[in-house]
Amino acid sequence: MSEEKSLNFIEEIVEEDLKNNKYSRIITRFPPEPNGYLHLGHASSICLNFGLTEKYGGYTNLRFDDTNPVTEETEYVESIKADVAWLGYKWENELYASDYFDTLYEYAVKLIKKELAYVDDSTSEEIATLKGTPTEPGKNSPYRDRSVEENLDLFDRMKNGEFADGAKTLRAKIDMAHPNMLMRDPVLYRIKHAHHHRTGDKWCIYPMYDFAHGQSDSIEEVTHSICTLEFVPHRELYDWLIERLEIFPSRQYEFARRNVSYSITSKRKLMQLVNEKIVDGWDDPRLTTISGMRRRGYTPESIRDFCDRIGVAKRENVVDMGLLEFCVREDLNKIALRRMAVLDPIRLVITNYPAGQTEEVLSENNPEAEDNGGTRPIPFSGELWIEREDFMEVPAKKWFRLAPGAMVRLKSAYIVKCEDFVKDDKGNITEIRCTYIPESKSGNDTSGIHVKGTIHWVSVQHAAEAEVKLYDRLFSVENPGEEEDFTSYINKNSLQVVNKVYIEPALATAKPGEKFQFIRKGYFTPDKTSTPEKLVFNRTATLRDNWAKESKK
RNA sequence: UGGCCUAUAGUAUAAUGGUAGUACGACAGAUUUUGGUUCUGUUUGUCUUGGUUCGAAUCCAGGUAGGCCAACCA
Repeated sequence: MSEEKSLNFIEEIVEEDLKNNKYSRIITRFPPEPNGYLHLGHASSICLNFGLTEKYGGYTNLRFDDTNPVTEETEYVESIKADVAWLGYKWENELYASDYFDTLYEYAVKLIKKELAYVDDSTSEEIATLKGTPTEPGKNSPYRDRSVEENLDLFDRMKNGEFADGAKTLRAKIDMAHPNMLMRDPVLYRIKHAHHHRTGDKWCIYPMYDFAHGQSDSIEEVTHSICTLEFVPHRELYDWLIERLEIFPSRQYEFARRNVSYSITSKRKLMQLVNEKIVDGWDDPRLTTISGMRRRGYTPESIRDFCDRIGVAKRENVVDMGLLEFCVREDLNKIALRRMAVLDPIRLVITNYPAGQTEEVLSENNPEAEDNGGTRPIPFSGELWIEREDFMEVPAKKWFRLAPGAMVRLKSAYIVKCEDFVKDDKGNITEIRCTYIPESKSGNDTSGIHVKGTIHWVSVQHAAEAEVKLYDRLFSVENPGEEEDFTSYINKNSLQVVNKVYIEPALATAKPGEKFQFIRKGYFTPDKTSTPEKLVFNRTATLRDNWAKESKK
């Protein structure tokens, strides 16, 4: 019935493995290092890893790759858990590479006993020098041939804290002439007298990524260990270690990390923006961090849909930011409550509306919902705020909003005709004067008049006020990550604060998390700082605007 | 001057030796009490040169282009 969606290359591998009974169920893991907040790139990985086990049966662990105590913090652990949960995924186990430090130590001892690892006294510089280059083979370390007993003793003393940071390392004994640089006796353990966010001061030696990640996968019996392309060369070492250690054979598969235009997904660079206060924290709504997007008003559904649409492959890519916007609009269109708000107000006076009179009009909450989402009353009166840009003194071609003599529908209320307008000394228009057509009220319009334009409005005496933040892309270039000084390509207009916006009364009780469409203006959500006393709305996305395109012609 | 990975419309991704398709974008039109939504239509592509084959985006070889690898980071 429904068209079978084609499989990505990882799904093909999984289906093949399941078909051949290599596994009865699959296990994946999402392995963030707790040294920063999650971003859109992580979302891709999360959707892939969790999506796979949801689809094929099995489970996914959340495993923190916390092998470097100097950069990792509990704050990040908490934010990562919150973000994964918000995206809608449930991990089977919450695990930490540091849970395995004892086992990892045993593994290292086993390697030493098999004469496959040795303690090296070389300095960092010496190791680098002896490593050679991609085009020249390396040379053996003078400490490479120590006896098993000596290595065992030295490694034990490393663990006991007898040596200073950097004084010694444990290295795998592989091949210093190997064409793969990672196989030239990679460092397995290094000394760091540092406080670990979980193990405290128990350890002063910490395993390197290559001696922790694959081993953790294996301990958890992860069947498909999915990572990004830059780890391709690590796979040879990953397999070598698992084979020599004779442990569960997890397998690593690599896919291309997803890049999105006009955004940055490098924890180092994100950290810089945060630390230099170029943005308002990790959850600045202009950032494509998960928390930033949440604050901006993105839904988890829209992010998952985006990840699904961009797919999984192995080639370099830069996905158009426009697709992300499409995804969020598509979701918000279905769920956002329609409200009226005037961002750049100009007064409209209805000269034939009885002075002092007020009435209520009804407006649908969401025309996309089954029953229009129900209706709400909106107070109407003879003095309204309308959008300044909805009036043109000299109308453009194909203009069908307000202009002298032109008629337009006030959304959910009456048709009005512009009779006059008022200018101040400087020539700024300060007021638009209209007459309304009493028989044209929405719902029982007997006027027989059809107008092409409909505009939004807010009654002056009933209006509430709010602050609105309009966002644009944070960077002025498509690929900021490629620039040597990416901070000089910040879009100066990426944040525009509109201090005083008039909103209809129904918006006065809006709370963070709620989603609105300000009719004709875009999708908005209350900021986390919004209070009933001071409402603050973030614009999640604009609406598509065909008039803007038309008017540029 | 080494090893590894990759190459399909503007972007992303399918086609698994047999009609190059989908989505976003762009363009045109219809509908519309949001110039929104929805609907219809149009446009643009297999990096290159050879080879294998009845038939190649797909397999093979050479080239070209891009990326990754020389942290006691992950």
